[in-house]
Amino acid sequence: MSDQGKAPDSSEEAQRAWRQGKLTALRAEGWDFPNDFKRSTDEVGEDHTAAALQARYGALEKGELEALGLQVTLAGRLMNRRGPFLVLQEGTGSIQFYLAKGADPALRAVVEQWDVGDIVAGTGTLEKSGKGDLYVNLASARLLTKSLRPLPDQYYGLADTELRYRRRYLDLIMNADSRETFRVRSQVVSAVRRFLEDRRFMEVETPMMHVIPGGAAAKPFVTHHNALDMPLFLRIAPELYLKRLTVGGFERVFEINRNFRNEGLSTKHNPEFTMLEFYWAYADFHDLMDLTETLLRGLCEQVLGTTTVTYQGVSLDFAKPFARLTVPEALRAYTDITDVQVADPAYLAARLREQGVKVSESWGLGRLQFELFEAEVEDKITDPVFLTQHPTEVSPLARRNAVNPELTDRFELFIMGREIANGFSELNDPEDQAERFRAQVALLDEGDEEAMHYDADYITALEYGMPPTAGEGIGIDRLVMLLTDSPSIRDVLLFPHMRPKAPIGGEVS
RNA sequence: GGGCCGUUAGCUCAGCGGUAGAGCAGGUGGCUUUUAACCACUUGGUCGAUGGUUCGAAUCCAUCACGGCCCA
Repeated sequence: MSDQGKAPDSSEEAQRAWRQGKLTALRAEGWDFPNDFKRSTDEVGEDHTAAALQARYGALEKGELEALGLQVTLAGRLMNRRGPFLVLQEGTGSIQFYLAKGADPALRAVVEQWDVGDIVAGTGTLEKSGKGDLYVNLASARLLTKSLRPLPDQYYGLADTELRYRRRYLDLIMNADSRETFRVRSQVVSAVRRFLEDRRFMEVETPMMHVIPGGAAAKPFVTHHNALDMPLFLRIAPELYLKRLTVGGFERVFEINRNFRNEGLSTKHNPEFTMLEFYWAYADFHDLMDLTETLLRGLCEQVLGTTTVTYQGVSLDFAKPFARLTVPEALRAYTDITDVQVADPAYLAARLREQGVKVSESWGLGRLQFELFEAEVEDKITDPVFLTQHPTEVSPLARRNAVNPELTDRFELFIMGREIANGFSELNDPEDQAERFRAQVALLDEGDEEAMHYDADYITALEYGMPPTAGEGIGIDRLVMLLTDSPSIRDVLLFPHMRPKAPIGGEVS
C-alpha cells in the first residue's frame, strides 16, 4: 500500500486522502468509474433488486433456494460490514453480499479494498443465511463508484437537522424515514393528478413570472427582465391566469406548481412552495367541499392505507364527514361567546383588542368575526373543518353570498390548526371585480404590502364572460406534512431554503 | 423582529474555571453465517467566530454567524 500514502487518522481530511489514494491506485490499473454495469434480470426482463428478490425468494427454505442455484448480479451502496457479510443499500431496500472463507484471493483483494459508502457490484448465487436473510455468495465483484468521504454514523444516522436539510443526499442515504416521506410526497402528487384527470380536469401551465402579481394577498419577489427593461414578479398564485382559461372555454383546469411569497422562514413557510389550484365551471363552493372531502379521504386510503392519520400525537379522522361551519358558528362552537356577543361589533372589537389584535375602525361585523376566529379558534381545530362564508373585505376574488352581500361563498379547510385548502365560488361579475380591485389598490396606497393590484387585463377577460365557476387551492406541502407526520415544512421539501453559511475552512475551492 | 435553547473528532454525544473525553466510523491485527457482528491495539480536535474577564476559558461575559423551539 506504499502508493496509498500513510495510514489515515480519523480526521475527515485523512480519511479522504486514504480513499483518494485508493482511487489513484485504481486509476493506474485502468479503473475509471465504469458505467457499463447492468443488473441481472428475471425471465420477464425485470431487474433483480433487493425488494424483488426478497418478494420472490424470501419465503423459500434455505435448502430450496440452494437447490435453485440462482445466479444474480446486483449493485448498491456499501453501508456496513458484519463479519464476512457486506450490507448493500439500493433503491428498493437492502441486501447482503457474502465473501466466503475460501473465496478466490483475487476476489478477496477486490472486496477488501472497498470502503463503506462505495457503490459496488457483485455476482453470485442467491442464498439464505441461518437467520433467514438473503445474501449473494460472491463469485465476482467490482467497484462501480469510489466514495471519497466517510458516511455519518451507521446507527444514529444523520440527526443534525441543519445537515439533514443542507445535505439532503446524506439524509436520504442514512435515514429511511426521510426516504419514506419523499416517497409519500411523490405518491400524493401523483394521486391528486390522477384524481383530477379521472374527473376530466386538464393540467395546464401558466406563467411563473407575472407583470402584475395577483391572485393572493402576499408580498412578491421582484426580478428584472433585461431586454424588456421591466420588473417582473415571481407569481404568488396562478389564480387569475387559470380563470382566464375558464373564460377561454377550458371548463376544468388544474395546475400543480410552485408559488413564491416574500415572507419570513418558519416551520410552516418556505419562500417557494407547491400549490394545487383547480377551477371547475358550472360548479359552486358546495361542490368543491364535497370534492375535497372525497379527494382527501381517498388520498389517505391510497397513500397511507387508512383514514385515521396521526399527526404529532393527535389522531385525525378523515372517514367521518368534515364539519362545515360559518365563521359565527365556529366561534359559537369553539369559544364561550354567546349568540348576542357574536353579533355585537363593539364586543368583538374589545375582545380582539384584549388579544392584542390591532383593530381597524373600518372593519365590519364579518371581518371582526373572522379576525376573532383566527385569534381564538384556528389553533383549536384538529379534525378537518370547513370554515365557510368569509367576509367580502378579506375575499376580493370570491362571489358574494346571495343572501348577505357582505359575505362570500367561500370556504377554508382547517386541519390541525392549519389552513390546508381555500376555495370559493368565483366572482365572475366584471363590475364587482373592478370595484374590489379598486378597494385593494386603496389598501396598497395606504401601505398594505400584501394588497392586490388592479389587473385590467383580467377585468377585460371577465367582460367577455366567465361561466359560473368554483375554484380551489390546496397547499401540497402542508398536506404532505399531515400525511407524513412531519413537524416542519422543511421535512417535506427536498431542498428547503436555508440561509447561506460561510464556506467551511479547507473546502473553499 | 423578540424570547429561550443549541453549535466540542467524519457521525452521535458527555464535559461547564485547572493537561480535551466516550461510543460508532477510520487504521493495524485476529475471528469468519453476521444482524448496532465480535476481540485486542490504535490514530484523530483552531471546543462555531471575534473580542473581553481571569494566574488560567470548551466552561464566565459581550458581539456576530448558523440552526432549533416558541411568540409577532
